[in-house]
Amino acid sequence: MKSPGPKLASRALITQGRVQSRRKVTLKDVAARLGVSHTTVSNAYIRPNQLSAALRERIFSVALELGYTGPDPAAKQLATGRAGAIGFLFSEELPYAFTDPAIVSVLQGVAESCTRRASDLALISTGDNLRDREAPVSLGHAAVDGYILYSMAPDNRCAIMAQQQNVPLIVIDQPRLDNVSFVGIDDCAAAGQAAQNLLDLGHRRFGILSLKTAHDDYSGPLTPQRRANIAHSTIAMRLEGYRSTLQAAGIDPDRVPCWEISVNSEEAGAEGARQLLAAPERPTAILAMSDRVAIGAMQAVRDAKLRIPEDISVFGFDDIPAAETSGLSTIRQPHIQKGIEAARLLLLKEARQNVILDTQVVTRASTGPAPK
Amino acid sequence: MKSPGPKLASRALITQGRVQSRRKVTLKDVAARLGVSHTTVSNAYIRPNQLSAALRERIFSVALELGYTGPDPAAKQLATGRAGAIGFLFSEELPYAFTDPAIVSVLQGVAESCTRRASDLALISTGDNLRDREAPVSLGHAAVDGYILYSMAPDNRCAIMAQQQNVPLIVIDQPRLDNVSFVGIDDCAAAGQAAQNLLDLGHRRFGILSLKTAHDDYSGPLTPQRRANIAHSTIAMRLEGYRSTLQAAGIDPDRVPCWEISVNSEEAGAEGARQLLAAPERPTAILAMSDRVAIGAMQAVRDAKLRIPEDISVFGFDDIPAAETSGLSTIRQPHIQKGIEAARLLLLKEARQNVILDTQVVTRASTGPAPK
DNA sequence: TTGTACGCGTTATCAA
DNA sequence: TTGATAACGCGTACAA
Repeated sequence: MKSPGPKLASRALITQGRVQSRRKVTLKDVAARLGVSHTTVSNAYIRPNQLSAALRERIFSVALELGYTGPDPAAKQLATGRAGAIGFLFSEELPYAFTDPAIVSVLQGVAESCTRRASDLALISTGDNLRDREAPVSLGHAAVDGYILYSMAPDNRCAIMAQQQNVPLIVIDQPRLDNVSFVGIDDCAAAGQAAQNLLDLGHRRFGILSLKTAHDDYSGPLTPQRRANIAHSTIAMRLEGYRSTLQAAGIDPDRVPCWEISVNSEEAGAEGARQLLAAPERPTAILAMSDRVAIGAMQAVRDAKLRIPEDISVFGFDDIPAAETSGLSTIRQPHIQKGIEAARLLLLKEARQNVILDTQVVTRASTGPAPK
Repeated sequence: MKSPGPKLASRALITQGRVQSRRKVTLKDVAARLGVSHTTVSNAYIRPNQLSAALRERIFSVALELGYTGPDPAAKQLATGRAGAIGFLFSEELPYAFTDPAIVSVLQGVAESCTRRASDLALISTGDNLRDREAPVSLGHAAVDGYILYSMAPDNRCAIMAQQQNVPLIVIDQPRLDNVSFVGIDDCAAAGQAAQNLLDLGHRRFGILSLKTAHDDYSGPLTPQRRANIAHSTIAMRLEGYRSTLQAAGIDPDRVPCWEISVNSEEAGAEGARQLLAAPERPTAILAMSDRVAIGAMQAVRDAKLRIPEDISVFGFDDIPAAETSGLSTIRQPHIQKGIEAARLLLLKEARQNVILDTQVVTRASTGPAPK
């Protein structure tokens, strides 16, 4: 590299017997080629009015010729402190974000706000990270200006670390944090409406399908002990909504069978429903904490040669797109809006605030009057 | 900052009359606090066996106390040249990635490979970027180790720039690039199978619903001129597959009505179907280039009081989840596998290769014997 | 096992 | 309008 001279960018250097990919083209190369300082080249990209239009043109044309594709993002970020991207943090495995219709909708909303604000979006999976206590947790490798924490357990170490770090934070659904903006719904009231809707239809024998309450992979009856130690507040709130509403109607919630499933999927919902149906006093109404679980439950009910809603009513939670095609009665929550609001709050650096969005009861063919 | 001394991380500095958010905690702060060099702290994170376990423990505990959350990603990347993330580049608006079931599935596959290789995933929308020719295009702000180009037009400036840059690249679907690995399907053969399937059912009068062929927002009959200048090779291939198969069966493809729609959506598919149905010789079979379009078309057919498949057969392309619930016959392509393969090739830095995945004809209730 | 010195590519400050 | 110089935070030979 002693005499650079005119050099085409598409060349690879052969050095010391092995092919070495060419050195990255930098600001400096462009500057050297033109005989100007590298500051001037930088200005050409960032402050167009700090130099003559003619020079700017020449700079861009040389850049093109040399294969310079603009300031290196990492270097730029190191110098400015800004990343131009936000991180979406969640505790499931990465692919899950594209499997669960509810998250996909939230992400759609986040993406809308990102587009409007010219920000990129990085998806970061943290995992449960409760084991490996010794390994220092990192918030992914991603360089971002702030994080959206999506429905994470309060004891998730990444969530804790995110708070320690001095970056902007927004929480969706959970956990509730001091000094951190929150976007969510009133889970307790919404679940209560679901239960009330079935009560109004005359149902008295209920079964509940709960989502996971702890970090184990437990699947089985929700014991009182487990109920007292629910890690996710949304789950706790929904359960509380179901129970208090039933109790107000004179039903002892402790005698309502409740099956906890370890993963939010149709299969798990079907399994849970089979368990509830096998109870001595078969329920006439099933309250499920998610639509996916509810849809699985519907399938299990039909497989058991029972009719919906004549024999059994099923009520979901979420109103994902599949709920409509399945004819599932459910609680609609504004997933997209959640994402829009969260990203907006984050990107606009709004002051701390709680945004509680409205939910809505949606009745379809999966619920009907209690039998007999 | 003359005498740092013991300083709590949760303090904010008040300087020159205004609140200034505290300086970021760095490796150096942790090192200074312990009286060791910053290299040692760095080693604690990167090379655990380069220092005593006891010291490592002390370092982590001081880090926790000071609120140090690990090496700054930007600085780390600048120093190592690695980002720990890959970029997924596509030309629609960012939210579209969560709207289109096909992309969502591809992303699920990408995410699976990312998880396995401990890489993050950044979504980057480039837009059509054909206007604004003067503004220097950038590949988003994201700092990534490589890009997956998803179904982009060959003349997309970001795609061109990505090639100039010296970063690893993988293309899904299009464009075919020299020296760049490719993951996709045989669109021509697959489309041909769709057409053949309908021919075998006795159909002779066809209508085609084409996806957009150019960068305008044109919606209308696909003129011969437009057909000769299709920007997206997948579209061109599918059309060629339809046409050549029909021609081989003695049908003049130039006389087969073909309606081009500008956006891949159910609504646009419905509108296109209405146009085809209004033709003097109403088709008995509609070939749609995507399931979303096909599902919209099915709705339009039913709205026109025509029966599926007795009066009209509809054949889709993609086999998205909704195709099954809609009973749509279609071409199944392995979306998830596409993503898995592309990310795997990228992360493993495999040598250039073409991966052509298998497709499959899936017949459901939307197709049947030709009427009469 | 620990520390010194330098480089990574850019932006920002300030003087020319 | 342009250019020299100093950060930005970290990784890593190399030396101690």
